[in-house]
Amino acid sequence: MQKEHNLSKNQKIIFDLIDKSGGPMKAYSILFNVQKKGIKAPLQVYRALDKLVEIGKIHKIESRNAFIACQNSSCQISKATAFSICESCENVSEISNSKLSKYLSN
Amino acid sequence: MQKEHNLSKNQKIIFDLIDKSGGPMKAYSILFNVQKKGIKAPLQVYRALDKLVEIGKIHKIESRNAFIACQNSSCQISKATAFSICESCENVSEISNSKLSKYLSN
DNA sequence: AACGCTATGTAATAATATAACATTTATAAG
DNA sequence: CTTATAAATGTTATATTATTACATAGCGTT
Repeated sequence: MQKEHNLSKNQKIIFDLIDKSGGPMKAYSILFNVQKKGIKAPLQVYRALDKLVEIGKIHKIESRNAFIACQNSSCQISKATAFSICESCENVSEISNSKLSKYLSN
Repeated sequence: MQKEHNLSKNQKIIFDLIDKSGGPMKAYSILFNVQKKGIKAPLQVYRALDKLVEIGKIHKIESRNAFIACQNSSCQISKATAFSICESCENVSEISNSKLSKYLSN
């Protein structure tokens, strides 16, 4: 049983955008895409992103300064997430392996 | 038998600084510390850092935008390095586990 | 209503990193 | 040793990513 988080207006706009994009998105690219919806400043984006990361709806891919929707309904608790990123095509997939997660937690 | 890399002047200055510091250092903090040695611009620092990462003398900790000397003589080849970072004291240690590295490689 | 908490809006600025171009030094090949 | 080539350096400007500081609005609880 997972906790339901009611996303706020900005959080929902930004999550939907990232989720629909199907891949990692960068903060300022998100900003550009939501300006028509009234989100005008970087801080509004970063605040929503912080919250979405906190509740596990998205992950930050540190090496890319990018954010991606969580593919894995079971990792809303996990803080140990890894990605494999293709060096030529840049395709990203989330590694959802509980052993890895468990090992890293230790 | 590992390849010897003869570090250039700037690379050596910067590696020595990071190595002696005993922990992660950020690029602009490095810059500040080496200005007395004639390294004046961010780009000079980033170029040396890039090279040092490439040859495995240091690692970049993406989540911190920081660089740390490699603790582990055997990982000069590895691109799969992980760190454990204490959430309260910020102490960092490198996870040198060949199983993890191997798993991530796959 | 008064309180506490979360979210929002806005402007300014800090921190991190790269582009573009010119020059110098090291290394290897003839 | 000299020509060629790659690696490293120096410098200025600028791009990209992220936070500080302060003010306001909404929402649930007592």
